[in-house]
Formats: sequence, C-alpha cells, structure tokens
Amino acid sequence: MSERRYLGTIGAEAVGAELELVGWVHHRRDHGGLTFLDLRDHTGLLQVVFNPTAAPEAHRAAQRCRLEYVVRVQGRLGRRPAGSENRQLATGEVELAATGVTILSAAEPAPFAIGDERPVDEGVRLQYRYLDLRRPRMQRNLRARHRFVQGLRRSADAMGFIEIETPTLVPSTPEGARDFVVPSRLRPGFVWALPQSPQLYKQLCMVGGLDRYFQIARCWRDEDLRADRQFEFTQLDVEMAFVEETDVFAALERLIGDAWAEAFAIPLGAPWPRLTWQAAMERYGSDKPDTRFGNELMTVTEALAGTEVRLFRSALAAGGAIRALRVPGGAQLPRAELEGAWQQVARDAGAAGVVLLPRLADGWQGPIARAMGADELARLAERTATEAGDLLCLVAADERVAGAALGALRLHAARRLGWIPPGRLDFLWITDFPMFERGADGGLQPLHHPFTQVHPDDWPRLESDPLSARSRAYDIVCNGVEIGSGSLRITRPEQQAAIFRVLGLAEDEVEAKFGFLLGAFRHGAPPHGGFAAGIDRLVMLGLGEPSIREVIAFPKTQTGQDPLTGAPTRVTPGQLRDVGLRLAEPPTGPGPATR
RNA sequence: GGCCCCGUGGUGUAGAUGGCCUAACACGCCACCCUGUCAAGGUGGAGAUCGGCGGUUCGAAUCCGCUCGGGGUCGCCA
Repeated sequence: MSERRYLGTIGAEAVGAELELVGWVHHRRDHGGLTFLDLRDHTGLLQVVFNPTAAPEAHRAAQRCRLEYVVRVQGRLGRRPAGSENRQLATGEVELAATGVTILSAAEPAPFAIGDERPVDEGVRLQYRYLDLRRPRMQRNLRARHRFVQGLRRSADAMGFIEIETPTLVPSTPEGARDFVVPSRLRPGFVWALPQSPQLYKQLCMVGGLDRYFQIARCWRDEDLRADRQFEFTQLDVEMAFVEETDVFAALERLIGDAWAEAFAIPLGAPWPRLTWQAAMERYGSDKPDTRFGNELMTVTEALAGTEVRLFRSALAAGGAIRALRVPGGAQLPRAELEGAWQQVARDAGAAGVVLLPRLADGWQGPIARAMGADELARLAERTATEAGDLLCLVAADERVAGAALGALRLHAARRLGWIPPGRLDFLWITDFPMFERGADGGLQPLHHPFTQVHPDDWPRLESDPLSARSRAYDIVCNGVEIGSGSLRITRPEQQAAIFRVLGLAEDEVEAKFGFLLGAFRHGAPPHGGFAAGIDRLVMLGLGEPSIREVIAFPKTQTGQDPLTGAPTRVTPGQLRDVGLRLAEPPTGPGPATR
C-alpha cells in the first residue's frame, strides 16, 4: 500500500481521487441492491457504497462482509448525492464508491457491541479487552493517557530533567507494602523483588550528579486492589538536587500543568493552595481532603462541656472531643436512611456511632436532643450555625476517630446531596506530615519513609517525643484523591542515624538493608528531594473516570487476576526445580500450567 | 480476613407479594425481500431452565444455606 489514508480525515478536497482504504466494518446497511459499509479506523468513519450495476463483483464481496471484518476497499471518492449528506459524521459529505473489496480478516460476532457506549459487564470487557479497546471510551482514554505522558516528558525535558531507567529487579525490603517476589535461579533460595517505587535508586542518581531525574516508572505492590489501586501502576517519579520544598512544588505544578493542558486542554493554574496536615485533619478529618466544597468540620467540645448526656460525658472523660458536621437541608432526610446508611458510614470509619440531630422549625428532633438542655442546644446551634431544616451530626470520641467519622460523613453527604460542583478540579499540597505514626504492632513507623527530613523546628524533640515531630514530606491531593507524595531527603549520616534509633533499628540491620545508600551519602551527597505522582489516577481524574482500570490497557480484576490471559497460572515442576523452590501445598482451583 | 451490592439467551434489561414463565423486550445473530441508507426498513427464524450445588415447598428465576464469579468498601497500601 502506498500512503495510508486515515478514514476520519478524508474530506471534500479528495473528491475524485482513486483511494485504497483499510479498516473495520462498523455498520452494514444492505438494501438488496445498494449496500453501504461504514468503515472504521481509530480516526473515524467513512461510508463506502457498493453499487451492483456499477461494480457487481465488489457488491457480491460486500454481501459477505460482517461487522468487525477487516477489509481493504478500492474506489473513487465522490460527493454524496444532494440531500443524502450526513451532518453527524465528520466525513458525511463524501463517500467511497467501491470498485473492489478484499476481506483481510473475518470476524466472529462480537460478544458486545463495538460502536456503542452502553455499559457492558466489566468482566466480559476484560476477557475481550482487545475488542473493548476498539470502543470509543478506551480509544479516547488511552489516547488521552498517551498525550498526558508525552506532555510530562516534554515538560520534564524542558526543565532539564533527564529520563533514567532504574532496575525492576531490586532487593526486597520487608517494610511498606508486600513485595512481589521473583525467585533467583542463579542463587537458589534468594529472591528479587519488583520495586514498590524507584525511591532509593533515584536518590543514588542524585549522588551520581545527574541533578534532575525523572522516570515514567512502573511500580508493584502486592496489596488488595481497589477502584484506584492495581498491583502494578505507573508513576511520574522525580528527584532534584539542591532544592527546597518550593522548588519541588513549582516543578510538579508545571509538569502536571503542562501535561494536563496537553491531554485535557484545560489550564490548571498555579501555584496550588497549601494546607498543613494538622489543618486538613481539623477541617476535613482527612489527610486527602476533598476541597471542592466547604461544609468543614467543627469542634463543639466547649459548647457541651457541662453536658449531662452520658454518651458525651464519657467521651469527654476519656479525653476525647465532640466534633460536628452541619448538613444544610439534611433534616428532610428519611429517619430510616439516617439510622441506616449514615450510621453505617460512621461505624465503618471506626466510631461507635453518630448522633444525628435534625433541626426542624419546631425544634430539634430525636431522643438525644430531648436529653439535652435548652441552653446546650442553643449554644450548639450558635456555634455550628445550624438552622431549621439542617441536620447536625455529632461524634464524641477520640479526636482522630471523631474526625475520621465526620470526614467520611462529609463525603457521604456531599454525594447524597449534590454538594460537588461538576467539572471542578482542586489540586492542593498537604504539608508538614507527622514524621512517625504508630503501627499495628504498637511500634513507631515512618508515615512517609525513613529517609525523610524532619522539620527543622522538631529535631530537638525527635527522640523524646517522636510522635509530635513533623517531617518535610508533602502530598498532592486532588478532589479527595491522593495523587502522590514526596519529601526532602536526609543526606547527613547523623540525622539518618537518629531516625533509625527512633525506629528501633539496630545498626547491623540498617547496614544490611540500607548500607549501600548510607555509603553513597558518605561520598558527597547533594541535598535533594523529590516526588512521585500516580499517572493512572491523574488520567482517571482528567477523564472523569470512576476507576483507574478505565485508563489502563490491560488491568487486573479486584481478585488480582487477568480474565484475558488467565494469569496468574500454575507453575511446572521444571520451573520450580530451576529456581530451587518446592510448593508447600498444591494449588487449588482451575488454571493451566505455563509451558 | 470483615461488611455491602450484583449474577436471567452473545450484549443490555423485564420478570412485587413463589404458581398464568413450557421466561418477555431491545440490540446482536441466521434466512428471505428491498438500489440512498446512515441506530436503514420489512417478514420469518435460531438462541437462556434463570452463575453452580444443596435445601424448603404440591410447585422456585423468584424463599433459605453453601459455593463460584464481578464490583464497592474497611483492614492493608512505610
């Protein structure tokens, strides 16, 4: 074939040309005599007309064409007869009068309609992903993703970043997420891990004098999947030497802003608002607040300090707080819904429950309101600006628990009552995260990672009161979705040693796990910091998709399987022998062995 | 591991309170008719025992239990 003409680009200027075109049969309209085939490629549709008197051979061949056949057609491009133009179609002024057609590939009837946006069961879509990819949604999404990534690359290049590929067979570390482990054939009994992030390598790049590193990095985490989480995902990974927070912020705002403009033709604006972690927790009960709407949380502990209500009194006696969320217009919600779904939201967030106080024109409703004094209710109304018609939600508990429950209710109310303005994008930075948190085992663990710098004001009390120490870590949040996080890194050995002491890591343990990094820092390490942003989530947001699976070509299901290939598969005895492994239990369930 | 939702021909759906469901509709598929349609039209046809197994019942797609699959979410994701 000479020069390929794409179907969606063919217009009136080509009228009279002899063309040879290829594509999929999108629609077929057989009038017995005249037969129309709509030919499709990724650029659009073109109508091909087969006339039995003008080209009997081609017409007969067209009768055999079915939907989704791949065909090559020859003919002359003509203007459509007056009155038969299709204004819905970009190429609707013209049509190809076919003189010949070749079936390049026949097609069985598709399990679902290709040219139709109607929803199809996602399991079926994934099983036939190659057909799903032909449909408008995935075509649009993957092309937008491509443009987004190209935008990132162009922008990074323009700012002097260089793209480095770091290894995907890396040492396994027990910290953080569960690793995907790869057995090592040449050292039986030893394993590789797939990287959860290129963190340590990019820091080594800084020591290596590369100055500004970036990578479109595939990362793996063997944890349960969600709408916004897959086993493997792609992040924009960035590290910069000789920088402070503001430099990293500016770089990320520009990178994402440039890519956003390129993929979605929307200017994001900059700089993005910054909110400390403390303020986010107080105002939204979340470290990834959805700031597209207000309705912030309030604290009413003082207003109820002298309360007789046992529920409140016992929480206060235990050192807890009473926090509040006002739901304007919420008093009309059915009692059954409040006591059902709304209570459930609070319980799922870890609270024992939520006190739901509808305020009507004739006063507060519910048994707890009746147990409260009139002055108490008046103070509550004043403090929270609750008016007739509103619903007041109160949670009395540990401050964090109360915040989490009301934060969850705030999101629930927003979806239920339509508080979220459509089309809005609220990017913001969350700063000043705590350095440590308590893990499930009661021990301290880094909130970000142990190479994060401590806030300069908090070094003095790092070891005496580690939980109060802030770090120089920061997140990007957009519309309540965590987009990514970063930090300024420690490069001074004595600071790093202090962190490891707080974490209770023995020196030989540190040496075994991170000796290579600490060694590098003894050879002239520039101060540096960076960021990692989830590309799947960014593209999902940009497209308004509800799940990252909609922007990933071949995703896994929630149970971590690929319905298309059947992976994961069993392993043959030979494969196991090669890598020196023996199965403790035979695998159950279906699934063929590979090879 | 917990909680919640869903599972009817190839696809999408309908099938309150169990019997009139020997399961309906739309699209798709097959055949025939039809020379200007474009979600073409017309006529006819094939195709599901209601995810699977077990139970309750005179009787179940409809009720119960278990199980499998899909999805949401909590835990988990330094």
